[in-house]
Amino acid sequence: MVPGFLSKNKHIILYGVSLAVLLFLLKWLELRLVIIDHAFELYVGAIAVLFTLLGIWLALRLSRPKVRTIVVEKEVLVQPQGNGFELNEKELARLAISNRELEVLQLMAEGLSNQEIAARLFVSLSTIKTHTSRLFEKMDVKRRTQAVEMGKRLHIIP
Amino acid sequence: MVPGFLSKNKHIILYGVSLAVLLFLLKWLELRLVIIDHAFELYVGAIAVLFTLLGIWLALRLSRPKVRTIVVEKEVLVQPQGNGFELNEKELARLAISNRELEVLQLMAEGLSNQEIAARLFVSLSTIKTHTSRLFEKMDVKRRTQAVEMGKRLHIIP
DNA sequence: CCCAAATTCATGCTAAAGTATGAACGGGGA
DNA sequence: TCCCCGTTCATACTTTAGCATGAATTTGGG
Repeated sequence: MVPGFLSKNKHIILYGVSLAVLLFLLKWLELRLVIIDHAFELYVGAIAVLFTLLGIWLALRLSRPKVRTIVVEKEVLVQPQGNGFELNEKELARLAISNRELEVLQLMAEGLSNQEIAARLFVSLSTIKTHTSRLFEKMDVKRRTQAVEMGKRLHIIP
Repeated sequence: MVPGFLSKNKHIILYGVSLAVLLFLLKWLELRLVIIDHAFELYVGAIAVLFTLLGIWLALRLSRPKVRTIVVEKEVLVQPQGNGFELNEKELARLAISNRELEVLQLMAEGLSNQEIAARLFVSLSTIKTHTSRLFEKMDVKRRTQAVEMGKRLHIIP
């Protein structure tokens, strides 16, 4: 920036630098004296600092990370259907419903009339009427619709 | 176990114990000499150990714990049952079933007679008969049991 | 072999369901 | 305003469901 600056102030700069170096040396010597005077304490302090750092390093290095296991419940819709119908034998036994009566109940649940059920089972209409009456009595209902309802609710029919 | 064991071997035991104490004292003195001889090293070593422990303690205390989060997806079976009934609006619209007719169909599915449905809805038996007839016509069935069956199958009723 | 239960069938009757037809009323959209 | 649709009701009739009762036949187990 200023080309002739160094040559013009050579003496002043030299003096300043010399002074600075001298002051630096004095300070350095002072520091050395302090170090020499308190060599033991400084040594111990250095050891303390170093081994503290070592301890920190060891801890960070060797401490196994805390594993926090988070269980996320993932909802999975499952079709329990798959024609999963189990006949409730207990209710069937409790109500004392016979095989034939169960057959009639099943056909009834399909929406067949007594006449159609009779044709399906190769018996007369009277027989079906008897069966249905007994069914209603055993199941404690008054109508075929109620019988079907009850049957489904008790898992007697699908 | 053996009651007279102590009294019988009193002298032997006394001798053994004396020997052991003597040996222990010797060892202790030896240890003291070692300690005195190497006092500085031991001091520094103790400092090192202590500050290492301090470092470890500081690290464990102040460093935020490394948390490795493991997400485990646990499949949970969900019953789509839980009163999960969605009315099938499409089928309802396709069959052009009115609100009132749907009400009648629902009560029919509960096993009520026409008379009971009429009482429940505060209308006459004739009205219910009209509704049921229209229902059977629209659903293309012949009996109430079939209507209920069809309704459940088409998800029009629960 | 015998008995109880299950299955079958019939007859007569009542109640309920279902069909057919007509009509009145009210709300909302063309 | 008029008309369509939903809702309501009635009457008359047919069909089906359900009840009561009795009885014949079969069947499985003690």
